Amino acid sequence: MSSRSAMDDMKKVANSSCNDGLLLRMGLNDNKAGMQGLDKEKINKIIMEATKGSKFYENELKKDQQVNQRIEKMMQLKEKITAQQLLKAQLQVDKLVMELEQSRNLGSTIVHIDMDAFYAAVEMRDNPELKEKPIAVGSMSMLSTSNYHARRFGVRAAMPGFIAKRLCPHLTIVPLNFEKYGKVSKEVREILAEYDPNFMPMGLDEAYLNITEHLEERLNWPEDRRRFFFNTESTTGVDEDGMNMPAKFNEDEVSSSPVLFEDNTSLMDDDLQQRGPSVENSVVFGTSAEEVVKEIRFRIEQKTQLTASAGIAPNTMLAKMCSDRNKPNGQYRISPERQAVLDFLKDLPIRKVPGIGKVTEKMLKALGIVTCSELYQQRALLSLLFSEVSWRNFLDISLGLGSTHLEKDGERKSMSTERTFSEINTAEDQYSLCRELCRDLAQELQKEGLKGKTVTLKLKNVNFEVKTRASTVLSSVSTEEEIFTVAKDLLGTEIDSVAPHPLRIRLMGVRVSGFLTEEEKKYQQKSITSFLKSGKEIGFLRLQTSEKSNQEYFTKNLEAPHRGSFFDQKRAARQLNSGNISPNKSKGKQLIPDDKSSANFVEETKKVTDLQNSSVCTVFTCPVCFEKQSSNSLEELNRHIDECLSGMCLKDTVEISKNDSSRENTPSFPPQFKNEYVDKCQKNKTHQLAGTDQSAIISDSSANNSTEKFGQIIPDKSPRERQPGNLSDIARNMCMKQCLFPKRISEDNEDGFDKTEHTEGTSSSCFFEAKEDSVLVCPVCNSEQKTTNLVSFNRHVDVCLNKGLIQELAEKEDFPTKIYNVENSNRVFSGGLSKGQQYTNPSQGTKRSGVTASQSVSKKAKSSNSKHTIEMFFK
DNA sequence: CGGATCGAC
DNA sequence: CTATGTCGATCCG
Repeated sequence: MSSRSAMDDMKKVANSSCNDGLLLRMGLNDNKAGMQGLDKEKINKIIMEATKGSKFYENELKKDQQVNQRIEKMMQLKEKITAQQLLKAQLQVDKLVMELEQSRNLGSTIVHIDMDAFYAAVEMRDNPELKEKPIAVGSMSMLSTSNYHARRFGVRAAMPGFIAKRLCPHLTIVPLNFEKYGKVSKEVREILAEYDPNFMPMGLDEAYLNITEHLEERLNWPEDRRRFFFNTESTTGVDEDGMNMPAKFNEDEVSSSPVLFEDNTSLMDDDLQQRGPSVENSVVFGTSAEEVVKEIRFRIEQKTQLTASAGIAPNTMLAKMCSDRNKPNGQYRISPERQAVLDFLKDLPIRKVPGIGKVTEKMLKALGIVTCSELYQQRALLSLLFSEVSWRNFLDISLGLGSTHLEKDGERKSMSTERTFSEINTAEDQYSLCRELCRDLAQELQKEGLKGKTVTLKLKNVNFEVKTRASTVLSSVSTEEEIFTVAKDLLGTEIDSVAPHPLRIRLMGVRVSGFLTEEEKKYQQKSITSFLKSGKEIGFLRLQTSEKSNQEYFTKNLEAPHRGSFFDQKRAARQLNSGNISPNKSKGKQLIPDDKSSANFVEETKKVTDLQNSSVCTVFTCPVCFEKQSSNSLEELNRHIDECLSGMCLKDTVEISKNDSSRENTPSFPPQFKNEYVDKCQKNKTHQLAGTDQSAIISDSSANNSTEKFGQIIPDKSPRERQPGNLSDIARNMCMKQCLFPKRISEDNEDGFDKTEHTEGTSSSCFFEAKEDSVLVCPVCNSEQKTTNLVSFNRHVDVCLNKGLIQELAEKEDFPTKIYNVENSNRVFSGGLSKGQQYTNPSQGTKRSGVTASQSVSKKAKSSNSKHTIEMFFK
């Protein structure tokens, strides 16, 4: 039972204006040691007193009401269900049940290992002073876990320390020490790996193993291979520091005893006797699954002096529930027979099922469902009240179905970081905090080489109300600046929304999701490769700024006819190919490459290389003005392009503004250009559905054009982002040529590339912000892009361009696939996941929690540090 | 897609 | 004296 459910009980008490008093004091009940404890009512009363009236509690009540409303809605729905509908559903569901039953697989042996009160156990092991005391690990704000002694007082994981103190004034609260837990965890994992090299850790203190293979091999093992020795050192209780250690902590119902295992199912004294003639101080384990797991637990305890509980079952869901059965320091097995599974589930409360939490439990309870067999009985009804995914999951649960193998790490879907702190209410602090979060997140993203398209800002105000605001940009972000650019926008909107009141928050988080698919990554890789070569390998590259190794330049010329714009060509190519285009089978594949143009590209590129190598005068097509240029050197060509660009800049300024041309740094839109722009937009109108095809030339651009507003276009500044972006640069400049884009203004940015580092501060003026809710029309795909800033709009354009161009390139087989980092050309970015990373397991039953050990460690450590830094804001 | 919600540890 | 976390997934509109 968690503190949350204690809280729920309290709500009931409060809501029914219940009596207080009546506090049974029991202490001596089932507790041989005479250990003091509190009964449930008393616990609830104390929790209530501590919590009542707090903002937190108010919010809990509110959330509760929302759940109640959901339930009410569901009940109304239920009322409308006719007998006939139900019957039909019953038939359909039962058909599915038959299928599921047929596919039932009892052939695997899955083990779930769960360390008992892990953090607390480690702390007690390492500090004998704590041995007999009630302790919890965490802080005054939040506890991670407690030992079994403290649990008698109702002190549990996820309970704030200050409340725990009221429940148990003698409680010792030990601060978290993730490094230590990580070490111990590693020791345990080393053992587990021997039984299943592909075992699946779930956090620091849990793991799934598939021991099916091990069991087979083990049958042929000689006894000696199954013999393990008692570690006399650890059982006499001396650890490295020479401190006296108890072999186990034990404050539980189970009396402490010197036997190996205390639970009913594991080794007993006579059990040990039966193990036959044994070498002194050793024990031999059998070949059954139970024996294997006993062996594992034995070895864990010998090695770490910590106990673990375990479950053995034909699938992960059942194994997990089994490990809970004889906790602590026990194990349980469901034998691989259908009936055994069903017996196990029969009276099992649904809440015990992984994946069914507080809310689901309550909803099902409203339908009279508490146990798994009731869940099965109501399968028809559930199929009418819940989503497909939900009720099918319910069905799997009630049949005892789950994953029978440990799935490979899936791909991570998002990454985030968040922090709780004492109230922050000034915009300045909020922005700098936001930046800090972005920085941390960017670091983590970079570790895994991930870039995402959606940035989500999460805020929790001082009333514990949580808000999330998301914005998806069309080119992936990964650096601090990129993320912050989007996040600060979202934050600004929120600050504005409560103005003139300050935004009073106690938590802020930033998340990036919408990672590139493997497909998209490939394209990126290829594009990077083709456009970025490091060091001497410079093919057709030019140093953007001499100081920086930020080499980038146009590596692609577009084929003639040079008269048409890039977009015209694009459109033409598309039309040409439209016959072959199968309607978007999958995202990011919309564009069939134009063989002709890509062939042409390769040719041109070759010319470039030739130029480089032979210094023969060659003719190029300038990507800006589309004039043929003959030159002897790259320098000369570059100079031409520079001139071209700077010439463009002046005359190609475009801005469509509302009436507020006075907005600083936002030049007003010359009427003639405006007309041209609008014309352009209108010409391109079609009936194609916007959004269904990124690269569609066509889309409806009618809405709100008159309120459009452009600001400065600035390319993304991050080198990493820039690498694949050369095409975009070309295209952007082409856009300028087309007078579709506003001009960039800053003199620092004459060539359109931001050379300056972003500096601290929230008002970095590296780009202009469009008025909120601007709708810009992408000159590539002509679709309307709602945006609050130009950076995101630029990204969209980048993507549009990249999609078309990169895919052309991708078709060329001989494209190298290595990726070079400009900043460090030794490093190769690979899209692959490294070991120990998060993943999503799509199959039922096994859902891995988000973070690896090390991530958790660093994040939590950061979290506590940051609290201080934040508090310093207020002095 | 964006936002809220759920569940896990 | 105060004081209730952090992550990823999924569902719903």
